[in-house]
Amino acid sequence: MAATAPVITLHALKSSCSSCSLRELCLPMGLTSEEVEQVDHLVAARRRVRSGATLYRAGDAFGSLYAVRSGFFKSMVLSDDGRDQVTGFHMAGEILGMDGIGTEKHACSIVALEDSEVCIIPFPRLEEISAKIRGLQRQFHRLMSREIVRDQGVMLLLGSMRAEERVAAFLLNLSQRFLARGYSPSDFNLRMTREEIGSYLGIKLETVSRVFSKFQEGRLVEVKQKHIRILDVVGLKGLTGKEAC
Amino acid sequence: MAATAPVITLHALKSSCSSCSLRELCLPMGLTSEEVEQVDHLVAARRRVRSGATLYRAGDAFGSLYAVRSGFFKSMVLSDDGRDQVTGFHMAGEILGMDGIGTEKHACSIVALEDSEVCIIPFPRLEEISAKIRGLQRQFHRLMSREIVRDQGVMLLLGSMRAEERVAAFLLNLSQRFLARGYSPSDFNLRMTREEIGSYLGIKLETVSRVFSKFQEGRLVEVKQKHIRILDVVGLKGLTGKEAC
DNA sequence: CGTTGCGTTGAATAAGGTCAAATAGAGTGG
DNA sequence: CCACTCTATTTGACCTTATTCAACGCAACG
Repeated sequence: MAATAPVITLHALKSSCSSCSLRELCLPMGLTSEEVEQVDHLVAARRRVRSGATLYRAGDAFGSLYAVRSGFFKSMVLSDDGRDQVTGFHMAGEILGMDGIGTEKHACSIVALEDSEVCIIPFPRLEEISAKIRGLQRQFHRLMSREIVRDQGVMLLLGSMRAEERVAAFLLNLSQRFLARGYSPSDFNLRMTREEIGSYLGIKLETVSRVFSKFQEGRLVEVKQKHIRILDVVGLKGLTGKEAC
Repeated sequence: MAATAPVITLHALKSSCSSCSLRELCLPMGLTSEEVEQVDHLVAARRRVRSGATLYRAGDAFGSLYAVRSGFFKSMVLSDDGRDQVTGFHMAGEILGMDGIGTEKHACSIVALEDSEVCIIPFPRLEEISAKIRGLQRQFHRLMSREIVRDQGVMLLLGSMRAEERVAAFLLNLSQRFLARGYSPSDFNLRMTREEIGSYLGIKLETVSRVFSKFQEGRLVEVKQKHIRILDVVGLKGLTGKEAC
């Protein structure tokens, strides 16, 4: 296992939070430029993760958080009997690893779905510095809280929506996240397989495929393998709930 | 709405974290007695919440966390179209309100399922003090992280288990939490209705009822309305996954 | 140009949902 | 204390949805 192989020190690369286009989505969000400079020192190194490789595995010792610099990840939890469940998809600017803080061991596994890069944030140093920089402390707490809220949203989806609603909600969520990162919200490539989508949504891959086909018939989206073009946002939103209004 | 009516200052009641039997489950966990004393000052007041009353509602402004002193709560999120989903049940020692940190507004609602009492922890003061007391900072981060991990566990349940497995997992989870609080793990009263259980588990109340009946036939549990007696823990565990092993 | 993995589609089946009716308690007012 | 209400729960019959199993198509790749 070459799990920790490609680690690059940050300064050698002359790139930092201060100049990172993602800082508005990430940990330095809302900090003064002075403070951001301190956060720069926090981010010790970067790590490349090849498509299909694992950033960390459930059970691994926890030591750092990771900020996604580029690429795309899935997180998954394993049940005792071997079944697994995709619990999220993660893109640039998002923080990974918070599942490990509670027990010092990671509770889920993170796998890259395309060649990716993360910033390594040693957690003890984050705690140390966030105790000094009020804004950093706040932002870190905000991020953890949002993760909780996000998970509750997924619980709502898994607990009370039907297959079509789930898929519609999934596409709209992706769309919005691409938009927030400056990509087209209506035209994008899925990085994950039908099976991974199905696992995330609590349905089978065949059902995902059927729903895609149905949406295509209904001229809501255009699906060509992994490429998605959203044709009717309003129509999709209409499916996720507010049917009658 | 008398939402904030019964607030009692803590010192008047001469009860504090230092003397609280729940401190090993709660925020002061792992602190020195000196530090616990500082946390005592943090907890400004207590609030009683009658059965059926709301601690806070989705959309309410966020200002404090709440430590459950006694009683039983459910948390629920609402979808745009009015459906709701129970996202958790909460008992003594647990911290509520972390969903509000990210946006300054609560994302879910908390309702008492029996007469209950919470300690009010003003969040700005928690941030302030936790910046000074390293152990408190750590414990708070641990608690948030555990909440994330807990939610991932629920996602696994909702995404990949069948009705019987869900109910078995639910009963075992409750059992374990009662045990951790010194109550019988095999003999307890449900505080929630079948409908609330069903909402939490992503199944209908009739299904919950049928599964209970089936478990009873199989001599796994004894169900008398709200009273549960677990007869065969191993059998229940066998249902939640590791069928074949 | 066959192999391999991923995706689509169809038919049969099972799981759980829906609707409806019967029952059981808990609490209330007489 | 008893009859009465109200709500929660149980159970049955039927129906819908999604799963399962299987076959086939397609695209990338050696």
